[in-house]
Amino acid sequence: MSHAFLPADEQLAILLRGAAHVEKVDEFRQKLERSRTSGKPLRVKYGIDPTGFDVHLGHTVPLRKLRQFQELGHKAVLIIGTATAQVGDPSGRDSSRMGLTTEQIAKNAENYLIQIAKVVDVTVAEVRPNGDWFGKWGFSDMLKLLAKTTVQQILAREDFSNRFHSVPSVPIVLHECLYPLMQGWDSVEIQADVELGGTEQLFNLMVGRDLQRDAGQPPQICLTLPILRGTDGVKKMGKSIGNYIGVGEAAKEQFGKTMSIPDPLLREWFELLTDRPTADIDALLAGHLGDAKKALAAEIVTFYHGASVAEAMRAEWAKQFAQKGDPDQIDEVKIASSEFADGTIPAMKLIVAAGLCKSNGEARQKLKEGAFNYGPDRTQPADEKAVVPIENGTVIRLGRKILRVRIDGNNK
RNA sequence: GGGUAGAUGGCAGAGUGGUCAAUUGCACCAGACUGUAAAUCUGGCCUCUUCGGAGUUCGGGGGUUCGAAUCCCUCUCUACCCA
Repeated sequence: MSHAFLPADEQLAILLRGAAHVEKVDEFRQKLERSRTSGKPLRVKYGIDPTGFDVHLGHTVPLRKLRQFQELGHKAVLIIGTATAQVGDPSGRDSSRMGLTTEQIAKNAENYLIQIAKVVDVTVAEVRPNGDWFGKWGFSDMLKLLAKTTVQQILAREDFSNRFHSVPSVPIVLHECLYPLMQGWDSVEIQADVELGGTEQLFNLMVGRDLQRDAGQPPQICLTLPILRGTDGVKKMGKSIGNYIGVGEAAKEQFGKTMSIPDPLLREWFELLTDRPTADIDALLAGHLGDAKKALAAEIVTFYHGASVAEAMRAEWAKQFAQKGDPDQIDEVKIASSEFADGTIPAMKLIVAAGLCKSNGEARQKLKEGAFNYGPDRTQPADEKAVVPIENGTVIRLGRKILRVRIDGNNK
């Protein structure tokens, strides 16, 4: 790797771009200077709990920052929260989370690395599951850690105090109070110089500083980044709300979901998810917002799938929506041939069998509304009881969902 | 441990013996309009339906009643107050 570090102020300018808060800038500059003179890269920590399956664009905000550190020659240290995932991070939550089983955690952790690799160079990163140390802990070790803080300090934290003081108070399960301490202890274990996280992580990151100081280490720099809002434009992007775009998702999904975000979100997404200069963003947003959104969608797809795929997506987009055509790639759905009589099938039955609607009632309703059509001419059934001719390969559509029917002959 | 309040559809939250498949808001799904944006309007949002209805729902179980989300008993869970 490169040993020629840029001057501290130049690094600082790059690294502070887009940051929400830094604790503390002066210390940060000093650390950068010291690392430059000693030729020793900074150890930059970022932790992620393997609680679900998809790493999404929200995670990539700090991950992109981590990559910048890598590009500048510093050492990325990825903490996989195999131990903390069992506790559940109370950050930004208004209710407690449920712990996961160790099997799920192990499975998720593996999956996570693959996804993180799309943003960060994991081959040169240090990957540390925190179960490595917490797993060896005994009760007395835990007591020592617990003795380092007070109930008052924990309650000082906004998430907890809100839950504590809200009118019907929301339970704070005792083990949740442990989370910040554990995350902080990770910093001690790996001797972090810098820790990255979303703004809601500030408390946890600060605990790391305290614990490091207590352990005789120079305290880490806490660098927080803005929270990305999800495709709904309101809530924080998250796995549980379904307003996210996964880094592992297909280009088509990423492009389409980006196109469906509300306009006011555009600037935020450009700033947090692309490297575009501000002037560029201003120019784009001054123009037609539909075009700006296409540019954003293409840029996101380019990052994860490459420029050629992004171009293909743009072209496909134009074809599908501007010219009302079908996309090149259509998912197939198998329907048993036994459902058919003389190559026809009741439309309602077809819709449910294809999974376009959950129940007959819903399918009936959608038929009444004229939401369903099929074939190259987008034929609509005459009424909700109509029988439609379907061949192997016929395209059926309901709303924005498009499927190609594959008649499955192997059945009785 | 003692006391009080409460548990209703994805969420919030009405309803306190028949007119309740259950007001309303949000979320969600479609249609019109569009930029798969927003706003707006329309229809839908437990299951089945020959569109007349039918069936299964209001934390679990049992009971009272011609009839229960609503009353009684019991169990489970939650919050609050006191210890």
